[in-house]
Amino acid sequence: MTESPVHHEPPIYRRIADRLRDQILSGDLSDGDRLPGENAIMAEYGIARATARQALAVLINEGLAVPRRGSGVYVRLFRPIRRHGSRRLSREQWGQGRAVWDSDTRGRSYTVDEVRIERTPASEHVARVLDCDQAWVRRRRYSVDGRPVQLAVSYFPADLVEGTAVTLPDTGPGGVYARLGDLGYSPAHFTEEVRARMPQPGESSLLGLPAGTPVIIISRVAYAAGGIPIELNEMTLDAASYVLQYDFDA
Amino acid sequence: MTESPVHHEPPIYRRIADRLRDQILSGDLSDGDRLPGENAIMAEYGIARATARQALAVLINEGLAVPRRGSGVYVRLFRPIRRHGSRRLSREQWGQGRAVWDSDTRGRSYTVDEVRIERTPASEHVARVLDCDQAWVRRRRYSVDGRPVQLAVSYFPADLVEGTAVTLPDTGPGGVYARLGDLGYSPAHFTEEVRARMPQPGESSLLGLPAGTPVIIISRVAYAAGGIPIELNEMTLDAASYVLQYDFDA
DNA sequence: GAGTGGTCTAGACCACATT
DNA sequence: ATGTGGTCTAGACCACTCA
Repeated sequence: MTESPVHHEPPIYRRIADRLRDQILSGDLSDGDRLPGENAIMAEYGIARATARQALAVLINEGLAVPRRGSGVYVRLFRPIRRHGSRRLSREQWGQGRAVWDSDTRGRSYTVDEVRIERTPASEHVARVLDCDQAWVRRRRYSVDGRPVQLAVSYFPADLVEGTAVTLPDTGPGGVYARLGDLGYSPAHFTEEVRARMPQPGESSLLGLPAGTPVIIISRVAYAAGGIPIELNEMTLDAASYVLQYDFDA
Repeated sequence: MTESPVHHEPPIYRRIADRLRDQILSGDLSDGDRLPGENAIMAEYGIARATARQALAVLINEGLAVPRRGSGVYVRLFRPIRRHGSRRLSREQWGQGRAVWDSDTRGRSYTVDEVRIERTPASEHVARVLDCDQAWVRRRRYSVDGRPVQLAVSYFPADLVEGTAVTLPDTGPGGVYARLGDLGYSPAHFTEEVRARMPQPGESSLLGLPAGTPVIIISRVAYAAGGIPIELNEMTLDAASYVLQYDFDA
């Protein structure tokens, strides 16, 4: 028996996807350009519908292309927000009555909606981090230039913030950190945990994410002097809309 | 004409995927368990092959499941490495002859391979960051418990490191940062930019990533005293294998 | 050898967008 | 009205895994 050294070429749909990807990455096809449609690909390569679709699905799942029903498949566009991990939370920010978010958006317009505030029993995870049984929870969604980019959920120890503006939709100048300062619990230290994964359906729809877009999960704990935890903030960011920046010394 | 208020139920493949996702997220199916195969799904729902595949593709592209040829589709397992953004780069680390990586792995075994070192003309981006025309480039791949988890490429100004151990495979105790210290350019400050996106094919194969796994891109610049840039390090991490941690004060 | 996932064909009907 | 992507059927052959 002769062993033929099979070359194992990649399947057709991969080769088509590779070819289109090259055109995108080389700038041959650029932001917003229309890719060849399913019919065009079928004709050009003489293949079946499903195979052409498969090729396009590769690029869509890589986040390089976005399908528009009844119109075509288009090269995706990016313009991330730069989020400064430390500067944005410096004392000067909220000390001067400015919202933390002003630091990120740098002139671009942003809105907050889907705000929900409630008092609930702390989940196991929240109870462990904040060392409390009951928590006030603030949920909201941030949009920049009309596009949703972040979901955020903040937890506060209920005993600490009960009856303060932290439990109200409008937290006043400087936001919740200024209010916590009023209570004698100014944030002194933060830890952020950063993860990335594919979104779950609820996250996808709230953020309006096309397929192939991961989310960045930031879990931040704020501590007052003495290491007292005062806030747990779980953020879900559209990864295509963000660059996180951290500065630190050796 | 009567407008019937169509309810728009999600398509079958979505409903199947949703059902399986629930079982995974609820722990009903847990790490490493086998999902129902294509044939089982076809039979259970009375649908065609392609539709059953489509349902499984959803979970695979969400990073929740991993297909194994000839065997089945399995629930994916996680156990991330915790990477401390600041502690790991403290002066004590490399000052004591310990590699930065020892801080991350905490006892787990790790290996480095695919090492390539060369001197090249600096790309536009590298030239802008490091302010130089020629750069020494160190590429390598890190694996933990036998699985590749990170690709890294470091750039150094060629004039600065020419003829030092920075250009050799073995950089000696304390690694490149200790060597830069020997030259009078100890790292004093770092900035890290963090992004997340879907991997490109080369990254996928070098990291052995299953579909549905994003990568985290960390772009770090090290500065010596006086703000002199001495290293640009571009890292590509398997997002499923990492949690990044950053600590900072208000 | 039986079962599994990977690739592919050749049709079909639908909702939607654009012209 | 035409073309687009979205969903689905009913087959087929292959490479691979596992018992």
